[in-house]
Amino acid sequence: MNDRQRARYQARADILKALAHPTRLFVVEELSRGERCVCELTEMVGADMSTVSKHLALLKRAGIIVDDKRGSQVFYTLRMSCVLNFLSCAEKVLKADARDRAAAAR
Amino acid sequence: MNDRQRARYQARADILKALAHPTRLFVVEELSRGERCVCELTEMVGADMSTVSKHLALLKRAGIIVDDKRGSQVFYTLRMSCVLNFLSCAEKVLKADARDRAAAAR
DNA sequence: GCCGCACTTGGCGAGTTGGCCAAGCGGCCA
DNA sequence: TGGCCGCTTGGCCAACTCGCCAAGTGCGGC
Repeated sequence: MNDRQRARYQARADILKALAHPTRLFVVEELSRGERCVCELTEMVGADMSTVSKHLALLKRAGIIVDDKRGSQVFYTLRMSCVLNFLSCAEKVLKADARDRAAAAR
Repeated sequence: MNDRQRARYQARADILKALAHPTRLFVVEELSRGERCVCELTEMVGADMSTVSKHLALLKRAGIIVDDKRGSQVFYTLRMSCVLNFLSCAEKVLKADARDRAAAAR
């Protein structure tokens, strides 16, 4: 694995890393239903607004969501909706594991 | 977000986290071409064998790959090949970013 | 049995992440 | 213009990650 290759994999890993957090997955799924302001997301997540804001900044830097300032509010929108496909695969992994554990227990 | 929901998102996040590392992405892609033993992967990655072994253990625990001990060697195989779809989406994100940056610079 | 090989595990240091608190910043209304 | 509101940023600490080294395990050949 040379430097060029490593950089390519690093770039992809950064995107996955941006999604690899329960709060951020929740936000992505919620944004898939339409735009939301920080205050709405904060309430849904149930954490400090500063914490949510940092998660949003991270997702934005990764290019997954975009922000739109309107007056004193900031609305976020999902930009790369294909990330939702990740979740269906993750679900498959979980289901396969559950099946295997059940089979092993039997 | 209640505890039950949080657990669901946590489980998904764990799978994404398992993939969110350049070395592990490389391994996954390599295994998509067929089974490989630890020594082969170690050489390709160019890191210590103990390091590679830990990455493999992590991917295995996440349910993404499976191992098959044969004599003194251990061969790993991709179990959830759908994770490859992740990469095509990651690529899309990167392309979109490159395009936007080019547009902004213009 | 014992050595060597392939691999895993434990441990350590350096760097990163995630949460809250507190402070800062910009828009809006009185 | 002063103060509130929505949001972001900086600081801090605890927890986690990643890499290497060293030690341990288990199979196979001599």
